[in-house]
Amino acid sequence: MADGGEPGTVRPGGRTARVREAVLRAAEDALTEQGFSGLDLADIARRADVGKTTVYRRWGTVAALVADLLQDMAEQSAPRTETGSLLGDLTANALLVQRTLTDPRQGPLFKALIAAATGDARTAAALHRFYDIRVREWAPCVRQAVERGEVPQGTDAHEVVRAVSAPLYYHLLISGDRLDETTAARAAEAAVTAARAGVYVTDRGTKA
Amino acid sequence: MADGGEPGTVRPGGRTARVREAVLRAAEDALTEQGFSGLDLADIARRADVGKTTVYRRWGTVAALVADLLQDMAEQSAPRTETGSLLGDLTANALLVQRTLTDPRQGPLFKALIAAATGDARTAAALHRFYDIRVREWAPCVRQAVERGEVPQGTDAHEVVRAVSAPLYYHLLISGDRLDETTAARAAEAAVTAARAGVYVTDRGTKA
DNA sequence: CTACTAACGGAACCAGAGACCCGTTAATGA
DNA sequence: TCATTAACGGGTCTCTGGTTCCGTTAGTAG
Repeated sequence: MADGGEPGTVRPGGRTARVREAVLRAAEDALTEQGFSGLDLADIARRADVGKTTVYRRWGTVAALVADLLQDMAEQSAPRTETGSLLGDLTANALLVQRTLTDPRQGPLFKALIAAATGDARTAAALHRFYDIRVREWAPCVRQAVERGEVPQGTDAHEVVRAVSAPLYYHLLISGDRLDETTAARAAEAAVTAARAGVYVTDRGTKA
Repeated sequence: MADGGEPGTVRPGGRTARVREAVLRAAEDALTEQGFSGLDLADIARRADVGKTTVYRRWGTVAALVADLLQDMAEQSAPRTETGSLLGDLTANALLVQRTLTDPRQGPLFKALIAAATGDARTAAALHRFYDIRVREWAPCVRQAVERGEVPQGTDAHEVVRAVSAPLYYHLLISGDRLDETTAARAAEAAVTAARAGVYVTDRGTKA
């Protein structure tokens, strides 16, 4: 009677870790195949070859499980490519996102993750953290562009990176339009053009 | 045995219409309050003061009901404002979207609608139609800008309008960042800047 | 290696979403 | 207005997520 924590915190080794891994992978599969709704923990337990009691005890709700999955995904990062120009870097980023979202597995998975986040604050927080990490990884290319003089001082690097992704997610979730390389290239180009023009400079009010 | 259609198609008058109206409003409320998951048809029936059998018979699934709601929403259109400049028009549009998405009722509703669309093809189609209509309503301001010579010939008006909304939805659904007037103004400015530079010209390949 | 107990897992249990039946109400056309 | 029957709605049944109980397995400290 001296633990006080969640299950899995006192003996996180061997079996517990193995179970977590299996369940998260199963959750990923289930989300990919059935989407966020039409997802039940018993099914995930079956896929993971794990007692459903365990899943209910450790995570309790679908939302909590998805949040845990997002944290897990956030930990594995993909390195960015460097091309030497802002347009090159951001186009590489846009293509990476475009390829991810049109991937027959990843696309549905991300849709499901975003859907899950709309309904639960903890899941939303996990999603925001995930994207914050990804944005952080790519922000340096904007800062380098500032140093090179490609874009004005005071440009909000994070906002520029987000501006590249935004149209791609808009296509995926909202307009349903085709999401191809052209769209990706255009997104990068638009962000660079706007950034060069100083649209993403933060403290423009204090300048004049 | 000569109808062959869905219930509500042969006698769409009086009661049937009243029921549909009540159920759609109840669905809107339920979606706003509980989000897409945690939504059951019995609850909606109770809110609408309608037998739950009716809801199950007419719509069957939550997805179908949401799709119908989207069609209903698509029918009522909001007129756009005209300011005389592309930046002015698109800023007005951005502010309209921003106000809608941050509204304590509309914001959660739209989140729920988008979440619902991720899991069902028919709902997704209804969502796409809804946004297609809205985009169509605002596209003329871009075409006027083309005529005025503000932006180059061949600019894809729809894509420009979408480019204004995209960052706002990205903030709402994905990054979770604050969605204020500054963000809206910046979105419009970025779209205009990119459009002026010819980023949204469609057939750039055939030019040179 | 052994003791301790955290964590797992099978099985029985419970509640509520969704399906069905059939009588009632009211839209529609003559 | 009246006859026809589309559409509604209360009540009941079913089936499946989700919870609880308790015995079993296996991390961890010594």
